[in-house]
Amino acid sequence: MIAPLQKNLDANLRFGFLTHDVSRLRRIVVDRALKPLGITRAQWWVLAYVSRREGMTQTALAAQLDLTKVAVGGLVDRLEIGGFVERRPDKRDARARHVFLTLSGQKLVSTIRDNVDIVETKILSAITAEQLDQAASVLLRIKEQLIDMLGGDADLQEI
Amino acid sequence: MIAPLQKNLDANLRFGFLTHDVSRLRRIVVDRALKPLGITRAQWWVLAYVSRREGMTQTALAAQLDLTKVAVGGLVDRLEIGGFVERRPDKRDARARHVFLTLSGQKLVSTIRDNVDIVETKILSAITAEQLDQAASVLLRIKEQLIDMLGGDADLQEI
DNA sequence: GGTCTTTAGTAAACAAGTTCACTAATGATT
DNA sequence: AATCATTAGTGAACTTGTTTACTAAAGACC
Repeated sequence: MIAPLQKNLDANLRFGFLTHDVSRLRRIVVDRALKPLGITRAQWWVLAYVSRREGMTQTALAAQLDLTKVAVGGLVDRLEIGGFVERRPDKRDARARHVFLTLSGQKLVSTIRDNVDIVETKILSAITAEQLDQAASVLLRIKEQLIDMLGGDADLQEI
Repeated sequence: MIAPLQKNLDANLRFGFLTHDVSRLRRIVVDRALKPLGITRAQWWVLAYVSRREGMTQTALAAQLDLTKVAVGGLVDRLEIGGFVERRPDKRDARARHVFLTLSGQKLVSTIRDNVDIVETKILSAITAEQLDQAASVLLRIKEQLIDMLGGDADLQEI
């Protein structure tokens, strides 16, 4: 009888779909909240990190955001064109460029932050704190397992 | 004192990050398992659905995969170039085109399926069935809440 | 039969990400 | 000081996704 094993595999797959769905739907909901504010989620993510610590280099930003330098370069390009962010050269290292918010960037960040907080809270409104904690601990264990599975390769050990 | 409220918001945000991280890491792990097989995750997703029910139109595929017709068109283009899939015209409806696996596509699907199953199972190996069930039920409730939040707009009610 | 709307698919332009290859500046090492 | 490796950032080419606009076939309705 292979029934129990099969059932297990199904449960595993269903769980995979579920995390995928939740992540995807969260993305859609946040996107929708962001759209009227004239910014994309990826750009918002950059703004949020820059506002948390201004003057980071693009490489530092890439490490924080877990993106490649190239991707960050493009995002900062678009944010600079939009006037939300400004690149300033490093005085000691001619290669590096530090990213700062402009005034309009600062304003945008605070209005967006409020909206996003409201959405995040609403998403989890049907869940109690204990349930959240339990689910979080399971997800954390899965995350650790995933990191473990990636750990064999040198590049990704810092995730 | 705003401490408890603040704490709650933090937990919410942390949970958001966690689901995002797990989903992202799963993606990376699956990508890595797929890479040596010469196919991308998006293309694999299409193949999996086609193999489950051959002969779907691109529009039907788009609905199943929750993508736009345009995105599916591009994916099928590349899969067709790769020789894994084949478009056949509908005899009664000159607009529609049905998607079938080629022989090499069928072979690819079964070898990939084995690999992916192994990876999925390994990802959840550190979790007991009960823990998985509990976490799944929480995620499901979050998913329903998200669908609810999207439900206001007609287009997305079928998610 | 002749409009009128819907539907299937594609095209073009964009955002976001990747990898690979490059420039140019820095830093280390002899 | 000269070389050599590393680091910061960009450029080009690609995949994947979006939206908007289009073609052309089907279907509905008078």
